[in-house]
Order: sequence, then structure tokens, then C-alpha cells
Amino acid sequence: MPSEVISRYLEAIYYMRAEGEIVTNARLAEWLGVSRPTVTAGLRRMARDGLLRTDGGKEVALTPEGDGKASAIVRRHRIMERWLTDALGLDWIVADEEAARLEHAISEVVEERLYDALGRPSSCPHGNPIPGHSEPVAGERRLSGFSPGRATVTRISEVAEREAPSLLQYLHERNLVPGTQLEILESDQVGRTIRIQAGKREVTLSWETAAKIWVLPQAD
Amino acid sequence: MPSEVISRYLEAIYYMRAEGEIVTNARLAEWLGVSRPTVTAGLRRMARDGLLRTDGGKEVALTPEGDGKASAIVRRHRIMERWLTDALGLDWIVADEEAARLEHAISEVVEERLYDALGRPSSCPHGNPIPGHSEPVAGERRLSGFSPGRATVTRISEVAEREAPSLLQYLHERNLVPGTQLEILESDQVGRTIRIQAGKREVTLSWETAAKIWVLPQAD
DNA sequence: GCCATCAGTTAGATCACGCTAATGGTAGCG
DNA sequence: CGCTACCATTAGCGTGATCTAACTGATGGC
Repeated sequence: MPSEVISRYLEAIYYMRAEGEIVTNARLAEWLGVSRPTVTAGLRRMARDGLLRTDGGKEVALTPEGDGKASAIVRRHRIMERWLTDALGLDWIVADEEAARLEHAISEVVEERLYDALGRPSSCPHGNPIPGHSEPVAGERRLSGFSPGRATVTRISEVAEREAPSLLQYLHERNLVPGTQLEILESDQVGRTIRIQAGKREVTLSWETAAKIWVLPQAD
Repeated sequence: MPSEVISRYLEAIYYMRAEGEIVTNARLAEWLGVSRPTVTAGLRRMARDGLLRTDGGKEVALTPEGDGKASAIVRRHRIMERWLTDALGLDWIVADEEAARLEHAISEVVEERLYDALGRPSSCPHGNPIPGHSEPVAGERRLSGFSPGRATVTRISEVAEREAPSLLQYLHERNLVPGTQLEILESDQVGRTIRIQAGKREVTLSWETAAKIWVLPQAD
């Protein structure tokens, strides 16, 4: 059983991979808020324990075993988030923080019972699929760089929470939540912003922000 | 914030005190399943951090600060147990094991929300009071050494879980749970056993086992 | 009064996890 | 080519938590 620290490494690697980022020592150090030498040591322990391979280059990749452990953690994180928001009424930001601690403390049996008790949801509150239970929506794309048209929000990437917790609050307030229909009005190639209409509201987002939002283009 | 290890020390000391046992290095080592030198080092760190006093003798005592931290952990443990048994349907033994991990991962806000969601229960599933929310039943006594008469089970001590997890199962199966009425038929001074009737069942318990069960004598 | 038992501590070691400072490597850019 | 940036690792250190082996002190039995 990996330690809680190593579990956080696994989780971080899983998230970064899911975002299509290349996973390096320096990126992990940033993500985890520790120094690079600390990451070097951590990765070495993980390799020793068969959780990842370094394959020569800088990039690291999880072994099937590491990937399995990582999915389990992410699964628990998302199930806990559902519980914290749906059953206990916590907001997105607090739920994420709490889930980050609870995910390391629940066993398989509690995870399963809880998942059933919640009605076997197909995603976390931000719409991200629950590994082992659901898949990403087919055909979803990043909102950034989108050309004008209609679309439905499918999910807000979890990285948003790490990089800017306030972004979550911002999106929540503007009703940019999974299921919301929106219309892309204009994509500004120069200012790298995108102007959208969600409900009665008009919002302008930077491409960077919009990249955290995944949408499904409306079939016309 | 104490580490998880130190939290377990606090919790153990709290339980032992609640049982009226004197808390020493060797008892703690036994309880926690670590060596005596490890406990020596742990207690030193706790004293350094203002959680306990050693007061010359062998016995250790928590400071008000240590006691506050310890109660908070026990409170979370008992609330989690209620959730695990009532909402998720786990049995006593599994619930206790799971609560032992979860109690270190929940924050004040989750604790409070969960406590409300559970309907503000006044005890853990075994009847033990929840520190800060409820008090031990006035007039309760240990079942061991009891003279014949009628009584109602108020609680099963938490130590039972540490010392003999199977005892919990045993008591549960025989319906020796909080609220059960029973009649003490005979207390055998020589064999140090006690014969009781609970419902239609007759059970003989050693005094040692009976000491883990607290009852309220029936007013006649 | 002595010996066995139990308790607490010291000594010395290991491992996980974190840090800073310094070293070495690669890669783009002028 | 050489400089700057960025990156990974080494070296060296501290703390928390654990272990075993060995020493020391109290206590109770005979």
C-alpha cells in the first residue's frame, strides 16, 4: 500500500496525464508544492516499488500497477466529492479540499457502499467521469479556441481547482456547470479570449480559463 | 495540528483514562502495538508540544490542550461509526476499523455537517457518549461483579474492540446491545463468571468480559 | 537479602519525507 | 559559438517514527 504522500504523487500524475500534459519532475514539484529534489527522491521510491518507469527521458509514466492505484484514488476523490456536495451540502471548493484528505482514508468496502448509497452517480460534481464507473463524454472538446456555435458544458477539469480555486467559484456563480447550454459568440484570436452566452448572461473568458471547460458541440 | 501517529496516542490515552486505567509507557506500547522505546520518543514529542505532562512518576496525563484534541478525535470516531453503521450498513467491527482511519481525515466542518445529517445522535453504535454532545448515563455501572437483579445495557466499552474484536460480534449476536434489558441470574465468585438472561437467551460471561459492558440498574 | 520480573530509558540503526546549495546537462537563441 | 534558461540530480542535513539490544531501577516473592 503506497503511503499517503506517494498516493498524492500518483494522483497528480494521473491528473496531468488526463490533461495531456507531459509529466516531469519539475511539473510535479510545482503541482505538489515541494522542491524538485524531493520529487526526485519520491519518484525513485515509486520506481523501486514498481509504480512507474522513467524510460530514459525526462518524462515519467505509470506502470499498470501504478495506474490502477492512481485510478482508485481519483475514483475515491470523486465519489467523496459527490457525497460532500450532495449529502452534506458543501460547496465545490471545500468539497475538493476535504475529498483530498478523505480519499486516502476510505477502504474499498466503504467506497462501494457509499457509491451505492449515492445512487451510483456517473460523475463528480464538476462532471468528471469516475474511473471504473464512467467514461469521458464522447466528442467533448475544450471550450478554448472554439468557433462560434452552440454547445453544452460536460465538465470542468479538476486541474482548475489546483491552479485557481477561485475559478471554480467564478464558474459556479456564472452557472457554467455541467449540463449548462451555452452559445459561443466570438473567439478573439488576438486577445486570446472567448465570449460566450450562458442563459441570460454574457461572459468573456481567457483561452486559458476556457481550456479548463469541456463542452459537447451541439449537433445542428 | 498533531500528526496522525500522535493523534492515535492521544486517542489511546483518552480511552484508557475513560476506563479508569493508569496510563503508562508499557500500556500504551501494548495498546498501540509498538515498542516501548517508540512510545518513550512519542511521549517526549507530545510533552514538548504541550500535549501532556509526565509529572515525575510513571503515569502520564494530558494537558487541557491534549485532552481537547483527544476528545475531538474520539468525537469524530464515534460520529463516523454512526455513519458507517446507520447510513452504510457496516457491522460494528468493520465500522470501528474504518472509523479509526477516517477520524483523522475529517475536518470540523465535515464533522458538524455529518453530525447534523445523522440527526445529532447521542451515542456511538455501542452506546458510548459523543464527547461534546452527550454525557455518560448517570448511575451506570459495570456488569461485572453485579449482584442478581434487573438492568438495562447502556453501552459496550470501546476497549472491547481493541482487546477482542470478536467479543463485539459475540455480544451483537446475543443481542447484548445498548437498550437491551437483562436479568442477572447469578454471579459466581469462585469461577468469576456472571450468568445473565437477555430476552429468551441465557448467557454466561467471564467477569473480564462483563467489565466491558455497562448497565443501568433497574429501579424497583 | 537476593533474584526474577517488569518498566522506562539509552544507544544506535533504518526509512520516509522534506529542505537548501551546488553541480551537470540540454536546448534555444542571438 | 557561447550564453541563458531550465531541468534533474547529488550532497548534506533535519525530523518523525519505527526497530533491537542493552542498561537501570523498582517491586514483590521466597
